[in-house]
Amino acid sequence: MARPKAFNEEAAIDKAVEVFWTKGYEAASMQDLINAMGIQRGSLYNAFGSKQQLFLKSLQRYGVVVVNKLLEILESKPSAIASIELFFAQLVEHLLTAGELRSCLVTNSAIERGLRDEETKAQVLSLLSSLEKGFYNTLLRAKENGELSTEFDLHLLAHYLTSNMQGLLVIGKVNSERSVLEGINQVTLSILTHNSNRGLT
Amino acid sequence: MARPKAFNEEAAIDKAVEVFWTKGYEAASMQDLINAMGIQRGSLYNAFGSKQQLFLKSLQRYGVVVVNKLLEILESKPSAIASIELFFAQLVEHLLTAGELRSCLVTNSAIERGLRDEETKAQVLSLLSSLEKGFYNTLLRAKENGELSTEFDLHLLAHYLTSNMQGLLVIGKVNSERSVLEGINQVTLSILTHNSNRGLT
DNA sequence: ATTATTATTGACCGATCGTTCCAAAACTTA
DNA sequence: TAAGTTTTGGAACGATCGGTCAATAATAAT
Repeated sequence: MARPKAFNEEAAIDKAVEVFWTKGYEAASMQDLINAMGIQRGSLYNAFGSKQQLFLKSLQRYGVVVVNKLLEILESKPSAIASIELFFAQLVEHLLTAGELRSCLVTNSAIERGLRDEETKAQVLSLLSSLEKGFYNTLLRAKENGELSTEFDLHLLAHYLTSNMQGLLVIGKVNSERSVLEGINQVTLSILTHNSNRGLT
Repeated sequence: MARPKAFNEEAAIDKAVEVFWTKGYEAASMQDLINAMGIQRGSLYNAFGSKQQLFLKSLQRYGVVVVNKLLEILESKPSAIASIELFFAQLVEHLLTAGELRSCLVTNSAIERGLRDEETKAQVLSLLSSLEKGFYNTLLRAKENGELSTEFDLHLLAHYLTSNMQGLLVIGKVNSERSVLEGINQVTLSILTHNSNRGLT
């Protein structure tokens, strides 16, 4: 009953995600987005309303694509602990190879928009919560597998892992030394295995 | 031999720090800075050159004032471990009470400017390094005091604490639940005391 | 074929961006 | 007091910002 869209909305959002991911919210101009998404100004506003709304959609899409892919890692191995170790190892690989996509849109959004926009803050909290739930479920699996001491407060540990993940992403934004990033992970995760090589030598 | 400056340069920079700290680099306009610093456009450019240079000076000043004050906490108590615990407790207090100054200019700069400006990146690395050195010295003191097992790699632990600090600051930007932030610290620091209440119950 | 509805296009909007410039003002030295 | 030097104030710059709009195009339903 009307003219159909000439562009794939999801593909366009994926391009917007890349722009916000690399430039951040403020530094990404509508012109940048128009160029990357390959649609015209009017179409963009017609489809998405405003920069702010496009950003929220991009953040949501980032959650569906990137965060969910990360969460899959936590279920990728029979050993729950090994899955968590792989998760953090993959973060390091990302930081060392992703170029200008280094770091994480969730982290960036928390820092740049967390205090300025309630909707963004809510979405960031939701994404952090899904990460924390992923950790929690994996820790539960570890406990059931007998890989983890029964005395841990798993919710606390899950928050701890989520926070550590964010810290690693901040450090990795300016420090590209593999040994440093892997060293941090080593200490972080030593708490799970609590053999005496925490902090190592 | 010439007209003297009508404003205190250091006081003006302190105001600029507040603006960048609150708004970030991109969202802080020169007009914002002019208003906050209480000087005119021409004077600002005459004294500081450009937004970028003013930002770098602000970041440096932040290091001198805020980061150094943080580092002092690490030497505030006879017990090195207690000093580190106080350090992280103070971070939580800051996050819960600082309002729009919540979070940390170092974190913000790493995220927003780390990939886009080499000078900022270098300054961030330098500030992170001074934090890490502070942790290292305190851990060394702990070891000498007999508060810490001798088997730890202190450099690794110092990097770990620096990363954890950054993670906490990211989480604290969107999550204001004291129990969550304190819980993260509890797990983070349990590694130092390595009694069995890591992760607690 | 006509009508209704929506998408596209690109010119255009006022506001604001960071920056420049210069006359006027204020001070020191001679 | 005159000369020399730097700061100040604020008008002005071109560029870009996010956003709007009306004409046009494309489709589906009648």
